[in-house]
Amino acid sequence: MPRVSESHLNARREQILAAARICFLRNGLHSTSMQDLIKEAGLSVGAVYRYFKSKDEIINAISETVAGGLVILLHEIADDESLSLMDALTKVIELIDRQVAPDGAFPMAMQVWAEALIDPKIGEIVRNRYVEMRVPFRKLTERALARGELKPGADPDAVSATLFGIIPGYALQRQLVGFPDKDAYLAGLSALMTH
Amino acid sequence: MPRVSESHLNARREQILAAARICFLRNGLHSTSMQDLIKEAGLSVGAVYRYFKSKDEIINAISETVAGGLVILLHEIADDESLSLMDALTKVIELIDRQVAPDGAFPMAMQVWAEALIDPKIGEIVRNRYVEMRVPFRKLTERALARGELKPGADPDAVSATLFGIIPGYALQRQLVGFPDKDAYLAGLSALMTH
DNA sequence: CTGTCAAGAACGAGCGTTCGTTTTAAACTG
DNA sequence: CAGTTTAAAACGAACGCTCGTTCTTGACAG
Repeated sequence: MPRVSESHLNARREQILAAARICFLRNGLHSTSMQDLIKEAGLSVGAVYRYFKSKDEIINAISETVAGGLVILLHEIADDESLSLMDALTKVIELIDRQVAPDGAFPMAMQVWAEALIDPKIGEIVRNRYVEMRVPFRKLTERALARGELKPGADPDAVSATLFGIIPGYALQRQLVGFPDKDAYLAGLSALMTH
Repeated sequence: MPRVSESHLNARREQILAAARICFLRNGLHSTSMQDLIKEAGLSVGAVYRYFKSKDEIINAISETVAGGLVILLHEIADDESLSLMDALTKVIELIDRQVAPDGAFPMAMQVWAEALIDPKIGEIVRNRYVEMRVPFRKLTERALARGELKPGADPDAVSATLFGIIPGYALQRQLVGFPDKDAYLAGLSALMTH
């Protein structure tokens, strides 16, 4: 199929990335062979190598996109001024809970994090994503401070970092051991914050 | 060296595991070849395969031991009744901070976690370790409740799970992006808990 | 025709592991 | 306490296989 439309090219690219995600979740980044991935995509070797010039490039592309949707959703929560701090955190936990599933972002994210410690390029991608993700928590913190929902004079940077920690704090436990569920975690959080 | 002492055998085993840890931290679990690991240990192929019958067995052995030291140290903190809840949490964060370094347990733990999602055997090891690690947090929670340092009537399971979340909440940020440092995180934690 | 895209056979490198051989220190012997 | 035996421990060449990638070939829309 020569001189094909641009949307076709993008679709092919996405088809390869979708297959890669499936394989990476099933077998991990490095135990997935190009042949696995190619078979999953239903394409030929040559086709895949037309769109990505190496396996590393595929891993990079996936690392770039793994947290993209999450950032947007976090902003939506942070921008809803009708929510109290605790209500917003509840929505955050509910959001994270949805990511802790084979079709959520979290299992893939864990693969990427492990890789980030090994491959500096992935490390930088992860750092950049983190910076983006902290913004909504900063917003949340500032509003809570202004409303007197937090101890007056508290350092917004420190508090938002600690609030951000709720994400890995909950998700890692939930993903790796199944416990606690979101209601228990929220109950614990509420107990800590309201004494 | 035939009919060699048991301590010699253990030393050899540990020598191999130490080399494996170095390699796994440098290149990851699956990008480390047996030959890398064997070279790092300064042994021959045959020697290594006398002590471990496969690469998987080495990865399993390392997964088993990655959190061992940490559990003991957490218990020491939890057993010190002279500490207030916040003081104990401060010591926990200081402990975790020491694990976020090439010679600490955390970078290896992250590799193991990623593997836990792929390999059910590793998954079970991680789950078992988690159960052990939650015990000191449960102790901490119960004492804090008895002392009135927490909201009366709060569910101890829920609170201890949330407190446990401090570990990944802090460590993951610190490991992957460098920020926040322990003082900032503790300041944020304190601000959340003392309003 | 022409230029783009897809196909898949082929390639060298490196993988995890096996196994026949050599080395070595403890155990046995007188 | 020396000489000999013995079997555990260590060695490393070799194996079959799979890896990521390249490249030649053919198909087809413009």
